[in-house]
Amino acid sequence: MVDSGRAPRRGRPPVSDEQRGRQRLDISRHAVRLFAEQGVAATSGEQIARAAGVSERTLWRCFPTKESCVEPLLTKMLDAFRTVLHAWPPGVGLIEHLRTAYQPVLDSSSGEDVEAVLAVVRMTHDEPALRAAYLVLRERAEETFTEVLAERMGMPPATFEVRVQAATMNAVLKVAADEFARETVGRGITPEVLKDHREQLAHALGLVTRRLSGTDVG
Amino acid sequence: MVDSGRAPRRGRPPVSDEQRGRQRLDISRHAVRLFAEQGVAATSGEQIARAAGVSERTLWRCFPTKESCVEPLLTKMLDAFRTVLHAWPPGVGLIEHLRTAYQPVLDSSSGEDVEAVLAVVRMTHDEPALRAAYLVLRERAEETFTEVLAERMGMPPATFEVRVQAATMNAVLKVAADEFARETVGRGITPEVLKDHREQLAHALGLVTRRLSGTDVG
DNA sequence: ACTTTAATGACAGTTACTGCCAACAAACTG
DNA sequence: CAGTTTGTTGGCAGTAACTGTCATTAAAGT
Repeated sequence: MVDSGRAPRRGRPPVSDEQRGRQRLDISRHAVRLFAEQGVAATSGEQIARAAGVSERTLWRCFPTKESCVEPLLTKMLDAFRTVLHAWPPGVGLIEHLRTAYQPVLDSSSGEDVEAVLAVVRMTHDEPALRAAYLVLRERAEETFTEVLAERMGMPPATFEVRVQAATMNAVLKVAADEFARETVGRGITPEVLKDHREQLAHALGLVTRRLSGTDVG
Repeated sequence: MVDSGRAPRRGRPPVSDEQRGRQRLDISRHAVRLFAEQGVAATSGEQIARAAGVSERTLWRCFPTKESCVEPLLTKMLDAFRTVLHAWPPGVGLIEHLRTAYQPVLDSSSGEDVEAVLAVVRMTHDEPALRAAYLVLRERAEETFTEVLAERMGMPPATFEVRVQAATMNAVLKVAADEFARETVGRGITPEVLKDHREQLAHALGLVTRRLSGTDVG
């Protein structure tokens, strides 16, 4: 309907979304490293910008607050779950699907990023500003859950029941992620704790989701 | 064990917690009013302090950020639920208890405060900083739920299952509060929407809490 | 009155961010 | 190639949210 692309495009084209994403992710990694090394409060925006090799001005153009610099990395982690959720085949229960398909570390990315993410999750318990950013982030991810669940339950996404299920799922994920971060603190990420994590998540979701088993949902 | 009160107390005594609370609540009311009138970004700390009749310095001593000024008011709302939860008698299911005992507006406080709280909840959808403060606040309230549920389920509060149930309950409460704020936007708080809210909350909690019915819990 | 302890207010200082504009980069046009 | 157009970046000044410090005042006891 709109005549998109019809205008013969003059001047420099805007950078692609992927490139933007890469830049943000790059900054995010440096920021998280600095946060972990010296604490959030002791890390200045100027420092982050220098480490990432950009000017402070562009840093603030990419992120509204310095705490939000953790977003791209954390989003990668949440994406692991989102992917699995999207791949949830009809007819099979959510819990059993998770048990077979959810491998949080492998899908998400390189091991270093995973460690960094876990470090952030641990930091959120002591740094209030970071906790706030973390919670906002998780809530944004809830939207995705809402969409998937809405389709699953055959209701519009804005439905109260759908939102309740999505919020519930999100809450369970948060506690499970927290527990996972706690248990991997000393040792690295062994296949054991990974399995425990998946099992714990599946178990917990089984506790609170009645209507999402395979038999209930058309 | 400690020789508390043994030292014959010299000098001016520190102000009581109630008085502190009153001061914070007073500031909170002014802050919320200003936020609602002109938006969060357009309201400065100096303005809040002037409206509340204190110096800016003491404002920052009471609240770490200007968004956190909404805390005392919002906490009052959450307290309404906490009270009901604490009054939850053994042997009776949580849902039926809520259906009979939960009257969010009446317990909490004066009608003006309730309207202010709802205004804040609505504002959180457009003001990111406010949303962050709101989410942090709600998560702090989760601790209380954890304690009550832990006692109920006969487990230590740090247990994974207890935390899952508490987080779930918290998530449901959030969605319900959100819906309540949305439905009361034009009209005031009629007994009708109030009843709908209670019913909706009870229904939603029934959906996601299996183990908290009267028969399941000893 | 004098001491002691706690709260407040005033003021300077830091820093997270914002607006603004000049400089530069990447496309197309002649 | 220069010239134009459009988008991105960087520098610099400014604002406002806080923080540290200290003098002043308030509320108690002796």
